[in-house]
Amino acid sequence: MLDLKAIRQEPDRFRRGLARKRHNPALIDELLKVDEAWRSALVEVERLKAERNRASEAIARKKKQGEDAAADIAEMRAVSEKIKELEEQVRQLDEQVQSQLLELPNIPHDSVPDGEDDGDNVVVKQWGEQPKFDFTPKPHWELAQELDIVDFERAVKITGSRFVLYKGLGAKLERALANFMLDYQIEKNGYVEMFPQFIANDTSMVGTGNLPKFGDEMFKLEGLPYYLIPTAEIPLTNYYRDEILDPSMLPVKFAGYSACFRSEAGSAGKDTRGLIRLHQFQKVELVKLVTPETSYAELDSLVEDCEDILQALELPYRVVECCTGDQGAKASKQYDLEVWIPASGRYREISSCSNFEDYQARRANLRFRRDESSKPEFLHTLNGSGLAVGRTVAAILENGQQADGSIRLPKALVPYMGVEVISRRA
RNA sequence: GGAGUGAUGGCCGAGUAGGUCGAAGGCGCUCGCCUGCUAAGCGAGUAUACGCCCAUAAGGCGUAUCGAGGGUUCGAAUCCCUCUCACUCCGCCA
Repeated sequence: MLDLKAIRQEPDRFRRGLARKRHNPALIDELLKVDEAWRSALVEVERLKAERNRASEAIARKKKQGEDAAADIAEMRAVSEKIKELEEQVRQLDEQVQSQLLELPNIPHDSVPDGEDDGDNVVVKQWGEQPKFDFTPKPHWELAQELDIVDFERAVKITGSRFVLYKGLGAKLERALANFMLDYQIEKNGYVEMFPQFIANDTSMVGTGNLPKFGDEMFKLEGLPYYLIPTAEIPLTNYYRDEILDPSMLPVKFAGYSACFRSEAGSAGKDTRGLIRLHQFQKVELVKLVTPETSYAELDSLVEDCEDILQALELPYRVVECCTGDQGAKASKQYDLEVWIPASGRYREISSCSNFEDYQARRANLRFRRDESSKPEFLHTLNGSGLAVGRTVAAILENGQQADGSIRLPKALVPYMGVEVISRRA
């Protein structure tokens, strides 16, 4: 959520920010209009309440002294009526302000390149050699099916389309990757391991910015204000919701593994095959809560932490900075890590690292106090996927494939897998 | 799922025949005094949000907040209703 006071003071900055993000800048003016109505109603109702409070004290005093207060009470009855009316107005206007505020996206950092969509993203780094094959590389779903390590058809029978079931060494690979990613972040990069619940309530969803605007991207539990989490970001970011942290705790660095559930509304026909776009996938997510002055340095190190995994897995990738039009709604600045997928001949997003500045902190009321005499301040929140496991499986299969259809595993994974190669069962 | 008890400030804990209660007291913490050191003692201070005035300062004023929401009333921490959460017992289960 944006800072309403800041919007009042510098509306132009926010109009420009929205325009850069390909949102309608007039939303700012609509908001300010309602805000002004709200404030003038508030001033009036508070004035009446002050009057009532004074009168009530006077009535109490008179009664105590045995005087008659009937006239004052009659007078105040009318004032109370008026207050009740005005309060209803104030409540409605406040609700409007809040709901408009909750709908507004974050605005991009000045350094973010302007652009319409992912075509305008800027490649800031490229790592690794794209493998050369002396045969035609197969897509990962063919490799996996031939190796009998995933089952798409039966997964559809059990649930429906866009689900998959891992089997044998495929299941082990999924588990090995999660363990490897977690171990790495915990042992090498100093994250605290968290294993969260996969269901979160509506308040948590508002806290991270998934509600009210993106409810249709999630699965909701029938009859309950509960949702399947689309990412472990939800529980990890909400962990300290409504708390004031001591600076000695900062930066907070969480690494959490979870299943992620996405309705994929609006992506019909996209990536219908393979492990790229499913209703359920697993992911190790990194979340940081930091002081505002450190958040951009923390973003850089977050990106590096996620890159570590790709490098350790020997997967060629590039880092792109998302342009204003391609950023997530919540982000101020965002880098995507894209892994090389040989059969498609293109890079695919495997991680997204963002600095949200205080956008989520305001919603989730995540604060810290610099020292005892200072006011609480909002933290900055960041998160990054480290990494999406399903897409990592796809990348390992495609990049590690050999002429006979077997898969050479990255060295880092061998201790976790117990084999160096996944091959057809004899 | 059934029965019961409870929810007050950083913590503990008063406060129900409604009335100057943002809330006694204690602890903790901060500053000062005192004190060979430490401890003890003395004094002062110690919530958050929002709005208005104002130089987006200092400061002042006001409103709200005793789990949440609603109701009764001139006035509610105190009365009524709904909900949430915690604890205890029973049932059920991994």
